Amino acid sequence: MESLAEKALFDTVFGRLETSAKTMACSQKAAPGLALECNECEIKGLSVCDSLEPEEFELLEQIGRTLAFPAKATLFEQGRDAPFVSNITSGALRLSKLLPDGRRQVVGFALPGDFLGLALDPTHMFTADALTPVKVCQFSRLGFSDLLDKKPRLMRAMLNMAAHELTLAQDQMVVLGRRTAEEKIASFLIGMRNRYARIHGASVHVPLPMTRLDIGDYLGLTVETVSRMMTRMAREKVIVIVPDGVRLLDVPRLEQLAEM
Amino acid sequence: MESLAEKALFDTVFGRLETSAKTMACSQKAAPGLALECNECEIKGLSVCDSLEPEEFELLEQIGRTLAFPAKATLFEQGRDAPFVSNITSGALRLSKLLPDGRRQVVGFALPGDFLGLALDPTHMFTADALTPVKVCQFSRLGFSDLLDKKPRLMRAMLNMAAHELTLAQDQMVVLGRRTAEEKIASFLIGMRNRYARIHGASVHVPLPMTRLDIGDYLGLTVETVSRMMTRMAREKVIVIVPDGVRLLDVPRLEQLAEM
DNA sequence: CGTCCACTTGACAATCGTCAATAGCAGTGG
DNA sequence: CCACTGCTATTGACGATTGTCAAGTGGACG
Repeated sequence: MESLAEKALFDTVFGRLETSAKTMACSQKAAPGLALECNECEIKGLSVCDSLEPEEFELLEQIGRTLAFPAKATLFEQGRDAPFVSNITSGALRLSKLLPDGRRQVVGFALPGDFLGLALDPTHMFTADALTPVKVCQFSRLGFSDLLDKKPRLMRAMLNMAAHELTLAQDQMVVLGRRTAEEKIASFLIGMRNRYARIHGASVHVPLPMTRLDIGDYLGLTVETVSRMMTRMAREKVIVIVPDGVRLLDVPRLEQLAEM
Repeated sequence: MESLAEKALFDTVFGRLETSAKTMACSQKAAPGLALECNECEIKGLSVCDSLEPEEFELLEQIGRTLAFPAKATLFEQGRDAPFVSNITSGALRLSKLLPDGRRQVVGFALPGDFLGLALDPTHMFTADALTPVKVCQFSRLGFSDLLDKKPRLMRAMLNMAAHELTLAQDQMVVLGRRTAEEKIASFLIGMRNRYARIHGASVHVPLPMTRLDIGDYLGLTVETVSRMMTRMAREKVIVIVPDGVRLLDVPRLEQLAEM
C-alpha cells in the first residue's frame, strides 16, 4: 500500500468483502490480501488475464487482490457460497467432491495459471485445499462477471479455458471408465509432466505434492493399489520414486500405457 | 426455398461447404440442409440461441441451416476436421471416445438443446453417432465464432453452457471413479429422467434410445453387468423394463442410490 | 423363415479392494 | 536428546465385485 489514496480505494473495494469473508473457510488461514500488480505477474502468458492489453490491467487491479494460503488450508468448500473467483499464481491445490458416505473423488489438481470459478456459479461445486503454500489472485465474482461483459476478449479467454477444462474432463472420463490401474498411474504421471512442462519447462522430474490417497481418489483407486503400482513401476525401472515426486526413466513406455 | 433471391443467398453461404462436406462423415447420410426458421424452433428456451433477441435471429439464419440424419448415422468422427458446430433440435446422439485397442468410453448422450462444438476446436475430440433420427441446426464454425464476438450475450450463453457441461463432467467423474455398479445404473437413470424432464416435462417413463453396451461404455461397466443390474432392479420392483426404456417405480430408492 | 443383433443368464476368473501389520519420517514436548 | 504421536507409505493375505467366456432367447427385418 503506497499512499493513503490507494489505501482508501483498496478498502472501498475490499472492505465489505473482508468482513463477510471472516465467517468463511476461505479466509480462515489466509494472509491478508495485497493489491495486484499485474505487470509483475509470475504467470503472465498462462492465465486468462493475458487476454487483456497491459493498459487494461488496471481494471483487474481495481477489483482484485492477491492472497496467500499455507499448505493444508481450505480455500473453499463444496456447497458454500462463492463470493470470489481466483486465479492461481503459485502452488498446487486439490479439487475434490465428497459423497455423503465419505467416499471422495478428486476432480482435479489446480496449478499456476488455472482459474477457479470458471462457471461463475454462486455456490462451489467442489472443495479446494492447498497441497503446498498457495498464492492466488482473487476477484469478486460479480465484479469479474461484469468485467467479462465489458471485455469480450476476456470472456473469450474464459470460454476457451472452460472448453479446455471440459476436454480434459472428458479425457479423464476415459481414464476412470476404461483403463487399468497401471494405465491410470501412467496417464496421471504423463499428464502431470505435461502440465508442469507448460509452467517450468519439460523435465523428467515430476513433483507430486499430493499424497497417494489423493492420487487414488483422482484415479478411482485405493491407496494400496496406487502404492503397489508405483512400487512395481519402480522395480521395473520405468520410474524412480524420489522425495516429493518421481523421476521418469522410461517415458516412451509410460506414454504407450497412457496413450489416448 | 421460397424465391430465387433466397436460393442465391443460400448457395452463397453453403455452396462451398456442401462441396467440401461431400468427403466427410457428417454428410454421408444427411438429408440436404434447409434454411433456418428460428422463430419456429422446437427448442426455443433450451438452446444457446435463445440468448439472442428475436430480431437477431436473422444473423443465425444467415449462417445456419437445418440437417436431418437417420438413426445410426455418424455426424462426425473423433480426430476429423470440425468445419461446423451444431445445435440439436430433435433426437439423441451418442458421444464417444475410442482407445487404440478398441475400448470405448461414451462421454455423454446429447439431447435436444445440447450444443456440439462448444470448444470451437478445429478438430473433433469425440465421435457423434445418431441413436435415433436426429435434426440439428448447423453453423460454420468460423462464422459462428465471429458471431460470438459480435454478440456478447451469445458468448455468455456459450460460456454458461460450457461451464454447465464441465460441472456435469465432474459429476460423472464421481460416478465413474467412486460408485458401485448398482449406483452407477441408478444415477444414470435419474440423470436421464432429469434431462428429459427439461425437454418433455417430468415423467416416470424414461426412454433409453441407447443399447446396454452404450450404457456400459458410459458408466465404465460391461454389457453383462448393466444387464444384470437392471434385471435385478426390475426383480426388486425398483424399475420396470419396457420396450425402448424403463419405467421408474421407486424413485426415492433410485435417488438414494444416486445421491451426490 | 432365417439371419442378425440386442439382451439375458450362468459359470468361472482376475483385478482390485479390504483388512492388517509394519516401517519411515516429521513434528512435539518432556 | 529422545520418546511419543500421528501421518504417509509399503507390503502381504484374503475376498468380493466385476469382467470374461459361453450359451441361449427373442424380436426385428428382409
